[in-house]
Amino acid sequence: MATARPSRRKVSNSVTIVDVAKAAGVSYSTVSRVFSGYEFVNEETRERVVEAANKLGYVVNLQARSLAGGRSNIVGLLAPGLDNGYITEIVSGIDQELAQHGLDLMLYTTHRYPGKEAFYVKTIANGLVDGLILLVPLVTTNYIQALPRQDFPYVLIDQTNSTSNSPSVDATNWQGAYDATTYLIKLGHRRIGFITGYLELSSATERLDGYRAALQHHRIPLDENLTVMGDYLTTGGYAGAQKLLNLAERPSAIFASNDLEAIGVMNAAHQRGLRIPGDISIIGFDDIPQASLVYPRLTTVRQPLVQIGQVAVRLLLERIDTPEKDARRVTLSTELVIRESCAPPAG
Amino acid sequence: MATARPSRRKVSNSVTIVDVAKAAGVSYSTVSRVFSGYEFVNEETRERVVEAANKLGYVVNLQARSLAGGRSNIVGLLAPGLDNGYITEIVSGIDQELAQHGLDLMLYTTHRYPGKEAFYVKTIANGLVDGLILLVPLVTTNYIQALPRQDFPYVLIDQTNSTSNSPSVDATNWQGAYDATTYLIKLGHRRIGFITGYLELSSATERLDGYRAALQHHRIPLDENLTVMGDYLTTGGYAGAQKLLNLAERPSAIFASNDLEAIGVMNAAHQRGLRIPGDISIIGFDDIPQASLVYPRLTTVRQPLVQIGQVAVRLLLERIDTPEKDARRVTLSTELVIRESCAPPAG
DNA sequence: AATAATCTTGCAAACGCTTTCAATTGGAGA
DNA sequence: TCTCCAATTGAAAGCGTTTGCAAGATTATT
Repeated sequence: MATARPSRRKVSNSVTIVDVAKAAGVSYSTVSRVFSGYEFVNEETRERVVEAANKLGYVVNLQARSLAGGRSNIVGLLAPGLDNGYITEIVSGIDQELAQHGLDLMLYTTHRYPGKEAFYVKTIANGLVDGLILLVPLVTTNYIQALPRQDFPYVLIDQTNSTSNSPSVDATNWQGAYDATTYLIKLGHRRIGFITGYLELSSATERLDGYRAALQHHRIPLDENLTVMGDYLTTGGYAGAQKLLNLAERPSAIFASNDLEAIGVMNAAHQRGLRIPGDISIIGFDDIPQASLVYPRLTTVRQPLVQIGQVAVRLLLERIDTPEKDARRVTLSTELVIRESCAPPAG
Repeated sequence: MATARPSRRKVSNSVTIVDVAKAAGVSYSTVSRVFSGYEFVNEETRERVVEAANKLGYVVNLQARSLAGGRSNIVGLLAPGLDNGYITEIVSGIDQELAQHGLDLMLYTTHRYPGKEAFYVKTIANGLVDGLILLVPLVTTNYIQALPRQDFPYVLIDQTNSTSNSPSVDATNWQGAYDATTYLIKLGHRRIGFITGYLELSSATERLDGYRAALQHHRIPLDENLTVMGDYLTTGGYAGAQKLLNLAERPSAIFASNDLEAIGVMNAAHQRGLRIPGDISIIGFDDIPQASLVYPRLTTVRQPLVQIGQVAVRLLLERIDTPEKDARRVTLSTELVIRESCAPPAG
């Protein structure tokens, strides 16, 4: 799209249905029917065609098929990047489910076309892909408005656009945060620091709300100093931890809005010579693969990431196959995974 | 491909060059020329066409373009999976470079079609993609033989197929391992454990050779017990570390063939209450993002992963644009990154 | 002023496949 | 034996572009 590159005419030595038809002594329509799985083809004819095709090494041209048939069997995925276990786990779920249905994956990282997202979405949605999965889209409406048709199939992951009724998948962020906070409280913690996620995302605000609700429910007064801004990144977690640990009366536990942040918190703690969980308890969110690889292994709120990806694909297929049905929103349950980064407070 | 899904005729309310042509009062060839960047179009005409296109919301149909023009501007990437910082870093480099050239990325994880890789490669290489990048392909020949044409453009990453002269990119594995080992020796270590990578891969054998060469060069006798099998995975590193640490005379340093393994080693060490690097030094290979997030930060041999991806794309474009030129093989330099996981031996 | 060279533009033929429509064939039912 | 229906196949019309060829328009040359 951007930089047009020279385009030579294809040196097309590839064998087409016409060649196969000739070799099998049938019309090319028949060959097409054989390979597109049409049922009313004489068994004998079919065999003859398949044999001829094998001999010639025929392989279907997907481009042509989709141009003619109106369906590419390719799904587009718009993701912010691949630099994050959270994302790659979901992508892996998407990938699995797609393979299951014989669909292919076209990957687009949204940082590629800053400012031109809309144009980009328009282009790929125009024939190239049958549907779009938007993974944690920051500027949802940008994308959605760019869709070529009102009813172009798409599904949102982990971004609830409250204004629209888009099909979407997410997890119980509020409940997860509530559970994590309650767990710390039950361990005896009273001063619990919280590092927010990137608050433009609904998941981040929901987790914050869950944290607050748990405190309130257990009649622990909310200390504003104990909530610091984060961005869902390790660096943000590190910075947030510094602030919290510099507090005169520092927290005995820190709840980071995701595991990446939690790892940043661990780094900060290690650096100060604080023992985890002896001196400070740390809990994360997501349960990315890394969470069980750090030392000590991170206690966290597990999101069923792979499953989220799978469900997204299923929802998308629903949209593609039965556009008339209402969009569904699926919210999967989170689960507290207790490992070794939390303990009762020292005092 | 696998499970054929129902295919309804496209509800094509999309606007085509014909519509634009009509609105602008020119032939559709002219519209095509305007959008395909043909230079000899009257400026005035061009403006009229662009205006009409904007008004109608025209967007090119990439499928049709590539069917007619013989080029899709899509590159296929075959990767084992996305569950590894090593891979995602390279993919990120590929992605960047692709975007630079206006190319799109189609992602295929090879575990999707066990046993049917050949058929699969045939299909996507038949019109859908202009070239293929094979990322750490285990069964290289399977893929290469499946290519529809002898000269179908492809490039190998980090797998040197010595028998063929394929275009490929890799890093100085031998030298990197030599450097790492030498570094440990210079620190005073004499008993240095080594955990191999997955030995089917050339990178793994090269690293093993580099390790041995360094020992030999410094006249340290090779103790076979100090070399254990690994698989480039964290679990393998953990298991390997157990074996090494159970040795009667255990090593004072462990060189893991990649960072994932090194993290496994760290876990094993932590679990035994060994201090890193006080009680044991650990060094890895790759410098994946995680390497600087673990505690203590991992000393490792850096591969320019992002750059490897970028170079791969450039090599691929060379193949596509000038197939007559000889295939190149590029080997990028590794670099020792000293962080905090190594120190002189205790005694 | 006449001729040649250069721009511009339109026409029509692909690209490889799907799908509608109609025709043919071979019984089954009457 | 005649009619009707289902199974099977072929012909042809696209799907939305690109591009070679040729003709008309312009401008440069002599």
